[in-house]
Amino acid sequence: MADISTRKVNPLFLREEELRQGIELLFYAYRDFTEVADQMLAQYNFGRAHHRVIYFVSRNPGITVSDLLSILKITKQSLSRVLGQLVREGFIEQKTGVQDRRQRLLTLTEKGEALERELTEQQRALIAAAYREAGAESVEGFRKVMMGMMDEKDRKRFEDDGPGGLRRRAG
Amino acid sequence: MADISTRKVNPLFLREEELRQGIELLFYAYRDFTEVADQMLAQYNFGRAHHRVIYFVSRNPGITVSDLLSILKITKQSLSRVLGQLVREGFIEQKTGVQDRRQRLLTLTEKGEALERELTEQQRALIAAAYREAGAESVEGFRKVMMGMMDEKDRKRFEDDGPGGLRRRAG
DNA sequence: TCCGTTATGTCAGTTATATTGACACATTAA
DNA sequence: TTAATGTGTCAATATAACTGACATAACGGA
Repeated sequence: MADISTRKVNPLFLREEELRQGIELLFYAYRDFTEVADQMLAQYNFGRAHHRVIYFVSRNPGITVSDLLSILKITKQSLSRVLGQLVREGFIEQKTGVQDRRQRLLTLTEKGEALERELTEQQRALIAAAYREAGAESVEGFRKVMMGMMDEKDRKRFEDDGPGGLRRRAG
Repeated sequence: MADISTRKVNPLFLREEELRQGIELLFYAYRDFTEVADQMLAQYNFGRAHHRVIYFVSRNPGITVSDLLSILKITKQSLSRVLGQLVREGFIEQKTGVQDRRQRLLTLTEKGEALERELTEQQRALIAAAYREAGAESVEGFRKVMMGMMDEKDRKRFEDDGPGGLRRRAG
């Protein structure tokens, strides 16, 4: 009953333990979400850094190095190591920009596309199963909570799309 | 309208793009979620490894070193560096086990508890804001999707609790 | 055309977090 | 007594990130 009165005091249901549970939900879900791709990456001697580069180049074909840097929020020296490997091993292509010839526009090669599909497929399958199990309404709730957690700027990447809507812009 | 007809074709709403969006929601939300604690950790010259140790010791007072290792899934040499720092700087206490005197039971000191609260508070605040914005129904949807993504074993940590229910067991 | 800025890349050194392997010590249990 | 267990430590290595400094080519405005 102490519990009930506490709830009355806090009608926003933001009790300590519920929030803690939220932390742990995120922790475990994210851990398992990344794990499925990690196993595959290890086979190529790649890490998560490589995956992120492949993923965002896939989402934004022709992206410049500096735009990629601002998405990943790492230094160019860090990106250089990873990107260099991916280019050398034929997963990513660099083309000189047409308007601005200083730019190196990045795209996946066929080999890169194949790896990207392979990697993301694991994660898509995991999310698909979770979505299916939870139902459409829950998915909408999930979307709302996730958007509320990310910073204003990144939120805009999703807000343009209506509920369940498709992306129209680069990632 | 092309959009609407597409939906009819796939009543399970598991379209490629929706799943991809799920991947990105997770990526951005988790990135910002960890960022808030990272900033505070940096002030103590600690990293995420320290945070994890503090967190799990907090959730499992009196845990043994080997049990902690099996939660964290790292080697004892790795743990040693981090744990040693935390003990030396007075955030964690080691007590010799009573039944088995080989064991070193780990608990947070008051100083450790204070840091734990401080760290978690940032993350709780972020989740609280997201929950508040999204509403109670969305939170329930979020819970369902997250649980669907984690492996069977970890899911049980949460399933015991009813909708919006409180935790009854250690994390 | 000259010059400052931008986009990219690279060299060198450092830090944080993890690894494997080997070994030591105290305690427990067979 | 001896083997196994729980813990700790030394040493070498890997990785993914960092800062700082500098180089090159191309752009753009005065």
